[in-house]
Amino acid sequence: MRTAKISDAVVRRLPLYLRILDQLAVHEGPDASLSSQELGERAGVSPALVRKDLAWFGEFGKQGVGYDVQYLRTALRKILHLDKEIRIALAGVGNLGLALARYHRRRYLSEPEFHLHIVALFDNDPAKWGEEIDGVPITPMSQMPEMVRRLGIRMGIITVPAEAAQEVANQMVRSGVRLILNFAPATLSLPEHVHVATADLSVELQRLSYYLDEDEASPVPH
Amino acid sequence: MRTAKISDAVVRRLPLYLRILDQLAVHEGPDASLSSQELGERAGVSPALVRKDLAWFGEFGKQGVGYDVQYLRTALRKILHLDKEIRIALAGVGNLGLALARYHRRRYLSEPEFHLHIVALFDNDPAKWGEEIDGVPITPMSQMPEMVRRLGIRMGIITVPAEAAQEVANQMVRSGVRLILNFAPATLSLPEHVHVATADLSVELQRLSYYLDEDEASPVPH
DNA sequence: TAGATTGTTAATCGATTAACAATC
DNA sequence: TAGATTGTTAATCGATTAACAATC
Repeated sequence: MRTAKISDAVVRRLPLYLRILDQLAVHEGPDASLSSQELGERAGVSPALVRKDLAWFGEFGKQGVGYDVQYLRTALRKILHLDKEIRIALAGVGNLGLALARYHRRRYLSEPEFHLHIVALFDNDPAKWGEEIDGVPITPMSQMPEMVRRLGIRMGIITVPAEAAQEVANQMVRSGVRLILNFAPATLSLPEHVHVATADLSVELQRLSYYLDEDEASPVPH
Repeated sequence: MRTAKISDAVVRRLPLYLRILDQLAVHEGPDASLSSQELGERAGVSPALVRKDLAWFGEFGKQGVGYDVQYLRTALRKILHLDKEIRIALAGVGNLGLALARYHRRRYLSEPEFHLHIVALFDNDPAKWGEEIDGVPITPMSQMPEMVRRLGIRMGIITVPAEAAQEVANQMVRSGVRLILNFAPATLSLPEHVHVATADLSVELQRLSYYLDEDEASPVPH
């Protein structure tokens, strides 16, 4: 793929487009198509932006018709590398980690085309070692390098407390993981070649609460 | 507050600044100060941007010195409305919802200055009704309008399956909630005056997986 | 063919950075 | 005072939108 250097803003929208196509692929017939107008509406972006985003990767549409749902869906899955299994390690099997592990594992087992696969769970609490969550055993953090190599793990999810997050991230990177989804309320500092996505729930709630007193007086129809 | 109309990009960074100040307030003395340079480094943004972001809300710094940690922290908490209790409803008490509810409730109980408070849990499964999670009972969705009014709920968290998300969001808005954090893999369409933050875990993972095959050949020191 | 919609270029808009006078 | 760092303006950069020729 000759992708010059696609901006992060573009990449961020691709999964949204894909999700819409996934839904249409189920609900509509096999040769449904949709315009950039329709896709934009459902994704909450302008039609021009949809066309520009997709054009970075090739010519997927037909003038006067739009985009073939199945074809574009397959293309996006390939672009996002979602056409093959992606193996994931999760570190920190507390409340949140446990819930995420179960949630994902079930999706993996029930949706044949869902290829994000949590194959290893790590925790520093010896009391948890050996315990299995839906068939995946909990392992000491120290075994991460070996497990990553052996199982071909490419992605890490961090659900440890904030204080431990940086150290766990370092351990992941040392083990060869370059893609990290961080749930801990901490800003990680990592080498440039590592991509970090943040999913900090408190930050999102705090951001929302900024808008609390906005426009409180205006009439609300109901 | 005479806030002209602060851009979303700015608001998004405020909680990051606040988190750093929270940490410093604990670890440093009570009259520590820090420069836009230091704050920027820790937050991962440029010093100029830190100064510009803060300047939207007032003059918090001293030339030649920087920002007083306590003072700026208090100011940011006020700007984000985090100085008073914010009551939250959570809809969908499955794996994820349960974990989030527990996680937040414990933070609320253990940190005296953490004012985000989940006070109601909703679910459509009659088998769950009446069950209590850390003291908060699970209630039928139909009681949402009354509960929101009675308990002064201002924010909603959605952790129901994707198919139910839009309907639950509508119900929240009808009940008077204007701030929604959505964990369901669905794009919600809601009135303009409602603010929605998205925390879609699969989307984040899919976004990361775009970078999978990047630069695989380059040498990694270890 | 006529109508619709793409892919793409140019114009606009907004956000970030650079630079510096003011001042602690 | 001299050094450091703010608040702010002007310059730059990048992302989105508008517009339209190409074409299904």
